[in-house]
Amino acid sequence: MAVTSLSPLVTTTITTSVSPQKQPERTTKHPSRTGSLRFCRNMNEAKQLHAQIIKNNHHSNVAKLIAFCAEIGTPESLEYVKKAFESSAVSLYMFNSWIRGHSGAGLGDEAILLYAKMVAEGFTPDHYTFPFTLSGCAKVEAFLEGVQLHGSVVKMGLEGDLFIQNSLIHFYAECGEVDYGKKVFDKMSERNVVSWTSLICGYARRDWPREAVSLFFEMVEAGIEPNSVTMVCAISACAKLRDLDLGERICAYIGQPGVTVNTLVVNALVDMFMKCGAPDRAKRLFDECVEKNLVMYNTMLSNYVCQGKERDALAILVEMLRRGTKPDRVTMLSAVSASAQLGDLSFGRQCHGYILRNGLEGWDSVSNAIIDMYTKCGKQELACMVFDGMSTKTVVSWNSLIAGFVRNSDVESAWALFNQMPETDLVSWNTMIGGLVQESLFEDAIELFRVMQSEGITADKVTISSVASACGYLGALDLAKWVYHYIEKNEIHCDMRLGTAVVDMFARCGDTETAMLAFSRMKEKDVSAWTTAIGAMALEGNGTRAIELFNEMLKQGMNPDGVVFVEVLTACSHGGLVEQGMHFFWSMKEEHGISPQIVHYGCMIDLLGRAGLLSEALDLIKGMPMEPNNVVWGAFLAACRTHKNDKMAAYAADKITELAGDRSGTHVLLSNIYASAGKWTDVARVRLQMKEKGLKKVPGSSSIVINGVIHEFTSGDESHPEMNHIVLMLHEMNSRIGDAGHVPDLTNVLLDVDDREKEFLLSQHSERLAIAFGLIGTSQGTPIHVVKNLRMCSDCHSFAKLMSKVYGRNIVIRDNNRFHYFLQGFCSCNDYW
DNA sequence: CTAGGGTTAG
Repeated sequence: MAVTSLSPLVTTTITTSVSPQKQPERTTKHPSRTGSLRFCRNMNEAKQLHAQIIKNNHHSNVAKLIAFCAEIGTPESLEYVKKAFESSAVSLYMFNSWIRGHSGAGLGDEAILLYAKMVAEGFTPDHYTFPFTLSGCAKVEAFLEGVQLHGSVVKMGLEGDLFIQNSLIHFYAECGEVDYGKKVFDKMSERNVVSWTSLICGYARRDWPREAVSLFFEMVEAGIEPNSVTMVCAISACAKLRDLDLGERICAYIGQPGVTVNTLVVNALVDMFMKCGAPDRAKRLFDECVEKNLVMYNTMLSNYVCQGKERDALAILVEMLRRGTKPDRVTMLSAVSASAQLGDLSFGRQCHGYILRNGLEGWDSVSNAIIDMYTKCGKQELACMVFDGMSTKTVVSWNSLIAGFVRNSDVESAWALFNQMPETDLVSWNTMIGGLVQESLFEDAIELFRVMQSEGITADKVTISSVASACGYLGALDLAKWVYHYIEKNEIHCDMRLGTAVVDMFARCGDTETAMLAFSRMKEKDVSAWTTAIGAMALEGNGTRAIELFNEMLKQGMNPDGVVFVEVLTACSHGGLVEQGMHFFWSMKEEHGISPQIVHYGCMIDLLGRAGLLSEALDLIKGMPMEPNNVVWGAFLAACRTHKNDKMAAYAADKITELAGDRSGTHVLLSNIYASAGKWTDVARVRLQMKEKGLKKVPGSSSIVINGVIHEFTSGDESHPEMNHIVLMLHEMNSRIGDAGHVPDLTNVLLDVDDREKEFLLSQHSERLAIAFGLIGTSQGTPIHVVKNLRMCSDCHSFAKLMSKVYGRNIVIRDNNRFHYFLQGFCSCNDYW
């Protein structure tokens, strides 16, 4: 028996071996419909039949043939039917059929043209014409034409026709105007299942799934019995809502005696269970299904792939092939995506080959998935080849290829492609802006964001997350406030990732208060959100508050990870909390089962070194379970310098030289850790460090924002338009600070030049240029905010201290380590810069 | 001759 009745007792599982009928319960749909045409299975048979129809002069059958051929929708069948149409005497009936054929084949525009032609030839549309034409309008979302048809319906007094009303509901819903559909529905004196179903489906497909489900139950209460179509709509609405409880309620209805289901309902159920977090239920239903069709396999596959369960997906694919079900484009789409996610090039290649051999490539989404797969498997050249071979490239194709270049850190190629794009969408902009941020090109990222604004494109949470990172890195507080405002004004959904990015942004701009406010406003906080808040405290050297936050996080039942400990230890170090830092370091393994990684050792060396415990630091280095890298030795070296221990400093410098050729990839590892925690600014910083290592040296660069404009200075760079003023100001600064007793610390210049030259080089350090420009460009009393990409040198540090005293200005410098608040000759870091 | 349905890339 084809139709299955679900057990009323077990509503949560469909216990009967579900063998859905092959044919849906209504048999009037699709080509094989009426008359002799029922037996036509392909064009050849239709042609033979046509010859017979012509010979016997059965004109009414020509209309049926027309509808049949049009519905096949191939170029050949359409050409054929056109000839048949033109060689026959036309009638209203024939026009109706042909319109219906085109609508059925999805050729709505043709259907609309035919309607116009029919009216022009003097035929009056009837109660068949309208549903057919409206269905075509719905397919191509031809809103204006549909509304005109509605007008004609009213004029002709056909408003009360049930079929027309139902078609109108469907049409309005498909055009995204479900409210109009609801109006038609409300006015109906008589409604049938299709009326209800059309409205339910309209809500379900147009982002009002909750309304769809409540309408379903309203319908049941009104005593109208839902059929398979209704159930499919209601179930897919639950899937959209990811609401298992509602899904269960519909399932309970379906489980009632007498209710029958078909394949489509079972497929919808499988999909719903998969999407509502009950994959086991879905799998059981799937396994119980004796005759699985292609869509059911595809449903399981695509859901597994979406949820990152590639292994389960592969098992389904294998079962499907073993049972002799031939994969189609949808199947291959999932298979290719799976190989992309697995980074499995050989499987990806096999899929690509299968697609080519079986002629499944002619679908944009398949080619795009292949491009994505090759870029993710590190074969950008192959991706480019597929891209070049595509006859119609969609925005997604371009976007995938650009994302591939970004992944390879090749922003130049990405940028070149971006500029060639015939049209862009939000994702294109997001990919490009994100790519620039990833490559530390923060100003370019913000500039591109401004271009995007001027083109009238509204950003989303992805855009703003990137912009927030760039903004935070540049320390551009005004822009940060603007971004915050932008989020509220445009009601951008602030998820955990964006929320975290905002906290980080304000923290890096030195506005701790707003950062913490934004943090407290976050509805949900995960470990990386807490990490960011703790990091904010570390940035300003507030170790005590950082520890409080960490304890609060533990109290709320969060499990700390390695990343949060980096921030906690850093905060202890910046706050000079040696004992607490030691405690947290040991508690990592003892209390939380996290083995300290090399970065944690780096933090500890920093912590001990800062406190002058140099031999303790050295002991810790020697006891490390892994080889110390140059970050560890670097921290130690800095400590030796601060505490003027030249012997140990030389030792550390030797070690660093030994490691010069180090390509151990610890940076990549660190970058990945940060990336997985969503800390994009840190990812960018690590990438910068990698560059620093790969090239000889990253030039020191400082930026300052004045009147919303970012001014960037690199040491010795004289390209700034105000350079004359700046040079004068530098002279004045040098003499006034010199008078105040500043003696340049020439050990900060690592070049073999004479002392005069060293002094000159120091005076050219980028932060001094930025401070000089800040003095010129702002009024007395305004704090000067400077952001530096590298760690400040000790000479600039003492210079800045004196500047704050002599000029009576608050100076804030954020280097790549922390904030330094210079006030009245003192610095918030207590001279451990 | 009538209307409504399940899987689909960045």
